[in-house]
Amino acid sequence: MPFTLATWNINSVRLREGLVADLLETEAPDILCLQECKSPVEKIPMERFRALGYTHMIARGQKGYNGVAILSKMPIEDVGDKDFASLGHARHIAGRLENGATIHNFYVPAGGDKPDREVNEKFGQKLDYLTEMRDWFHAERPERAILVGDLNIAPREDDVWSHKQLLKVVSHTPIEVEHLGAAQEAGGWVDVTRKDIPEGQLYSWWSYRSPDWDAADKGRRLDHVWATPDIAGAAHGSRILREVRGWTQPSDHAPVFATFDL
DNA sequence: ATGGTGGACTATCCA
Repeated sequence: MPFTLATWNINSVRLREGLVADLLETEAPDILCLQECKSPVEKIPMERFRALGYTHMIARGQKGYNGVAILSKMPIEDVGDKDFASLGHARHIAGRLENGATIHNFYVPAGGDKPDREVNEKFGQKLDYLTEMRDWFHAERPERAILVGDLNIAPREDDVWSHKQLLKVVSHTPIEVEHLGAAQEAGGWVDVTRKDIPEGQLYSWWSYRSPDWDAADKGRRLDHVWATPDIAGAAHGSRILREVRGWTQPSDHAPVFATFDL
């Protein structure tokens, strides 16, 4: 049975409860993975989503920061989380569907402003987080797995509005791209979005600080859908819903979709 | 080189 999955950094699920409901109503993905819920699990407005058919939810939360959740129309079993880099943050959760597929939902640390771990502890934590992801995928090579989330890195030149101007900007520095690539390679992960849309500029995030985000279009592709090679061939129909960035009181991220025939 | 905006939560941290 095919299912459609979406990933969206919502930047407060409580403030944007209505936008989540709008996306669920208009696009009706079978599964929606959220990041930056910024809410304890018990305060996620689950009733609204349940009424729309999303009767299953697994989540990790904390007050004010981070937080990941998976809303699903299909049963999903909570199969745990990992505290990479021992930050004590709610940045990962994994769930298993009845068809045997595992979904990893990640919110990788943003990494602060300066791309230098000597002066910016957050940048070091981001690199350490990615290194521990790599080591985990190396030790327990994932199968029949999908990895989504805000990975806070735009790896390709055509994943940013200006490769040259962003080489020293956190999210596109060579060392981050290298660390993300090592984690990807360790799991054998296929970049599903780029499998489906191999050519051209592709963004999922536009800063709040740019007043005319649409016209300026200084975006980055920070949000990703990956799959292990055994099921990557079943993926198709990837798209990024850019128009969602233009909704009233939006998140700074747009949702990314993919369909899997499993 | 700087500041620009937005969210959580009360003065500042984080993105």
